[in-house]
Amino acid sequence: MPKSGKVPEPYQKAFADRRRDPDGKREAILRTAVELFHNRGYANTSMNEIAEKLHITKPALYHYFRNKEDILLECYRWGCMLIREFLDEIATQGGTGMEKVESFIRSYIQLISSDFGRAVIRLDDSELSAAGRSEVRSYKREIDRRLRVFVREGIDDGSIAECDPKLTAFAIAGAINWLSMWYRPGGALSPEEIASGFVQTFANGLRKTGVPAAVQVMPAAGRVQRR
Amino acid sequence: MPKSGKVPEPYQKAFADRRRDPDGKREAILRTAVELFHNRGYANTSMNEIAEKLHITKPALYHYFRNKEDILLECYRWGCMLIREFLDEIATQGGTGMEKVESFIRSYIQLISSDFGRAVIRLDDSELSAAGRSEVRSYKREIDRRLRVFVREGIDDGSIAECDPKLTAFAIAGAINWLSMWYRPGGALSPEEIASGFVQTFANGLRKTGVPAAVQVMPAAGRVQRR
DNA sequence: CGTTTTCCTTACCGGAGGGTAAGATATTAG
DNA sequence: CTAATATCTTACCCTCCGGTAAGGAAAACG
Repeated sequence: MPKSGKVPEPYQKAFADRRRDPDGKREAILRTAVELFHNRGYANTSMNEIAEKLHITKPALYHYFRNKEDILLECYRWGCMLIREFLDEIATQGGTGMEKVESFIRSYIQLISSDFGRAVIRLDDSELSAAGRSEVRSYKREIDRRLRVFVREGIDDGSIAECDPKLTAFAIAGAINWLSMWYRPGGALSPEEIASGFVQTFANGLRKTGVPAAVQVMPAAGRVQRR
Repeated sequence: MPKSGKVPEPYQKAFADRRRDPDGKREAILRTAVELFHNRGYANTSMNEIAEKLHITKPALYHYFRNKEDILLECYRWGCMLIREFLDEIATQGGTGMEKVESFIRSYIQLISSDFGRAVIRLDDSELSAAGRSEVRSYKREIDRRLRVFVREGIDDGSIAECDPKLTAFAIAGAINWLSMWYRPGGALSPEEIASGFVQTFANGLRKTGVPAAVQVMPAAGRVQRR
């Protein structure tokens, strides 16, 4: 379980001691930066602000990162690692496509609790250089591609109704991505509550079953879903 | 430099003639600004860029708007007007809650084709002053509130399955809001195609019907839902 | 035709931001 | 203990940005 409640953020004190700990200090910079990027936006966050929050001066930051974009990209890469981890897990866990999509929704929403996860989602590549942008886009494409694969698997194994995997993946990922815009840890809804609601919505749909739909979009009555 | 204009962007030429047309010129500024805000972000768009694209100089902009934030807020208000219009229309059209939600999805996605509509959605209030922020937030709350009302109506009239209207509205609005991040007019998918796909997904859900789910999705750690 | 009003330009200001140079101080290796 | 190295600071540069001052020229008004 990640940190919850009023934990004093220890990384703010990483520079209290001058003893050498490059990795710990790098991480402290990243955690501070990603938090500021969330609150004020990347463009509106200055290197000075990041430094002040760590009680150091701006040039010290350049001891650990080449420039501002480098900091942002490292936040991004960290978050991508988290995503790749749970994607691999889901892919190897077995089960139907529907079950994998459900796992995806839960894990992806869980990711929202992580600052670095949110950073990946919120990162607007228009802020980046050409090189950074192409890197970011390739990772985002990869995530999207893997979600589509889960949907396609579900269609093939009969657990998911016929649909356009591209659009379906957009709808699912979009709904969760947008969470990152307003979700803040410690809010009224826990990630688990949100996840359960979203799974319910996406799995079963809004329409009340038993009431015949005015226009049936589905081709034919399907076969049994595997379990 | 005169761009080889195949696409007629008439508002780029609004300042070619010095004859007085304050409204037309104001609109030209807004259309230019909102396009730049989309492509580069608000913070990364300078007043100079806006002016240059209109072949005028920066101070001329201050003849029509008080400051940069004023431009952004006017874009926002314009888009809000569009939203309120279709919300009113849906509210008075009658029909079940499910039908209203479906209309909302279609209209809201249609809005994405409008630059001003996208501006409303993408506007990050952290870029604004306290006054602007509170205005923006109040409008956004209003939109969210009205969507929830449609959902609740559907639950009450039996067209929508039991659910948490708050979470359901978040899922629907989120999926569409996220469209504004990647949708560009003239892309592979038309707004109508996207809308149909989303309606299908949200109305019927992913799960293949014909056989009831073995275990009805229960909120794992969820709170008891109202009603 | 002359006056007033609107519109837009050139020139400029104060400030902040990303980033660098050069040096001071502490830590560590030898 | 000494020298080397890592770490961090003070001082600074250049650019760009939002915004303003002041005035010139075109349009509208009478």
